Amino acid sequence: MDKKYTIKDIAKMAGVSKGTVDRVLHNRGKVSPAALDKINEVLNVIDYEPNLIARNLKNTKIYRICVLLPDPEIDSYWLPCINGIQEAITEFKAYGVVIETHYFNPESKKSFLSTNQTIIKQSPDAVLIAPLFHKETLEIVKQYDELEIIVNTFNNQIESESIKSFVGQDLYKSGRVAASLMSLILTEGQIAIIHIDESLKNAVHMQEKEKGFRNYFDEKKIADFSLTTLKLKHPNVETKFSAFLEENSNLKGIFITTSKAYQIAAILSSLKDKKIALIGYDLVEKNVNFLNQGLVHFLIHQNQTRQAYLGVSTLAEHFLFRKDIPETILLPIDIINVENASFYVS
Amino acid sequence: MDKKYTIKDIAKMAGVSKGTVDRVLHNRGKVSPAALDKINEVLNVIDYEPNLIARNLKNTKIYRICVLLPDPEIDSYWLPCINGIQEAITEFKAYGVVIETHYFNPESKKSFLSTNQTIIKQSPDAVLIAPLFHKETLEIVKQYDELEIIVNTFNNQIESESIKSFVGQDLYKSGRVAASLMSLILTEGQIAIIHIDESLKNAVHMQEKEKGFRNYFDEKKIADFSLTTLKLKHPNVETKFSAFLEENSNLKGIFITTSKAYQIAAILSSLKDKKIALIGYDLVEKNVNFLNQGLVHFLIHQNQTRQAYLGVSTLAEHFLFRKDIPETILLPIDIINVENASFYVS
DNA sequence: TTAAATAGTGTGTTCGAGCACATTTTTATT
DNA sequence: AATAAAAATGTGCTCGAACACACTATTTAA
Repeated sequence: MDKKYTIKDIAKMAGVSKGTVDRVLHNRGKVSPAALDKINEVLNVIDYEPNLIARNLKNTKIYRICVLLPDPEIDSYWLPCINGIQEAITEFKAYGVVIETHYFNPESKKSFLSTNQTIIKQSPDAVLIAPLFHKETLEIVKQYDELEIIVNTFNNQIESESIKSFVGQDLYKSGRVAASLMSLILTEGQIAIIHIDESLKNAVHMQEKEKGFRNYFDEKKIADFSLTTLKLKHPNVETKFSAFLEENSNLKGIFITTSKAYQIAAILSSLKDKKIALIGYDLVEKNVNFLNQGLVHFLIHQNQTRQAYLGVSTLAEHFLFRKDIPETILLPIDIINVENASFYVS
Repeated sequence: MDKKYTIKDIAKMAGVSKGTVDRVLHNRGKVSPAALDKINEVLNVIDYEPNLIARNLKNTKIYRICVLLPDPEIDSYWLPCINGIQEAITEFKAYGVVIETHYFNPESKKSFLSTNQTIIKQSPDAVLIAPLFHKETLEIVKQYDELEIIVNTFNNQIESESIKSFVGQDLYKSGRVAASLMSLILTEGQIAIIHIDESLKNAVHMQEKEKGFRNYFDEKKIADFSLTTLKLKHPNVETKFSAFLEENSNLKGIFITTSKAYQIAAILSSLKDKKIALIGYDLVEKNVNFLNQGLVHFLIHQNQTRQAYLGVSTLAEHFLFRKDIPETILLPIDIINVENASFYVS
């Protein structure tokens, strides 16, 4: 019933040689109608699926996949990606898939462009990139397209005909999730939406989250809340935020659209009397620490590990097993609090 | 650097034949100290990893894995497992792994035992079972052990030396997660912990969740809450619960320890004025409907699909790639509300 | 000293798909 | 009818690990 049929089996059943069966299976032509009929008849009865192991054994071609992401030493947000990539390396090594990771400086468009040139020199079969810069990405994607190199993206979504796939999260909806949690903690008062980033590369990213967050409160028509947006940048996060705090004594909640919630939590921890609800992103160590201390109430898990893994593995499986590359893979928006955090940190 | 070495490569480098290399790699003896030294020298320099594809191609052995779980037609809780198992079937079919699913009647210990006998007759290499009945499980596990059939379990944890692995959730902690969410929705009042089940097979299951739930409130020392436990069983869920509602007018929240939250939600939906917080388990369709209607506030996702998939895949990978079977795999306790539910329902 | 036993080594085959190439059969052309 | 051309079909090798088996060299027992 579930017997595994081989080409040889089919050949015997149809009374032809395996070469003829092979030609039929691959539409290589040079087959008489009589033989074609006989073989098709057999194929209709049995359920033939080629043995992928044997197929890949013969295949001596080495598939090259390059991954391009910001240097995790500059922005630790990207650190988990390494694990996801490593996982894929281990899994597909045996099949002759070589995966190379390249880093660029997230502060520098030039670095992004030049690293892409380095990758092109490697002439990979596919690339997976974190497209931080919109215009520059479109530029280099065109180059990859001309060289027939498949381009996948993750984390940041960019629209382009030449991009085969995107792995990431629905940021708008994740903003809504944050808002739904915030409205559970608070009943009224002022809520600040804070964008903290070393540089402002992630503008679109953060705005989508803000839109979703605001939309939730708009929709619910809860007039008891007032929402304020605040942008903070590296050297003067503390001074600016402290000033903001003093000016807004009715502040009850903060939604931080990046993984830097710990910076705000650190400042709040020194103010004993303040009870402010904090919701942020990502299970970076410092965030989890503040979660355990009770200063951060919820974190939304963006699961970069899995983003990177899926980005690479869909490519590898495309080459090896001829699987389709899904256009978009949206990862679930995991809600993390102090009680379930330990199950998500790998 | 990342070159893939074959046995032939090693043989050439060490100046011996591939047969000798093979004997060294598998400790099959019959190798002179001189040859051993030469080969070990080469092995220390290069990083040899056998090609798993080639290894499994030769291996014509068919591995049999039987999965035993309650009939999803009797209890739809188990329905998602089928998808997880199907996924594993597809993935490992090419490697000669045959996976068979067997159902038993969750109401009947006799059915559990007899289905196990049917499985034993198939003489599988391993089984994955949902051990609903404690005593009976220990009994049949002993039989499997004598026949050298590997036993894995999922969903329900049972302690036994002969059980190699468990895939599931930390139920105690999931109770705590539920409590943490409940204490966010409510500030005071009475909370009911309701155990609903067709039969009372899952006693331990439900109790663990209750313990965690209660422990959270005990720990937080919030005196404003009072917790009551209620057990409901099939024919008279509605009547009993209605009576309970009338007697307890201060009821503010309900924690349902099984996947039957929709039964309570349905009753509550007819009572317009009541505003009761509802937290339950599992993304069964009816639960998600009430989540979308706003009658259920949170669901905890037990991810049976993945439980079943992992239970089988660890076994398959053990046979095929000689991977270790992890003793316990605890799946994350996913928190679901109306905003992120769509990403979890497959 | 010779036969038998054992240690050590190498060769050859298998798994299934895929493809190059050799061989046979059919059709077209003069 | 003879020959060339084209079409159809079959054979045989490859990939890498695994293992059976054959073979040589050395040791042991009679």
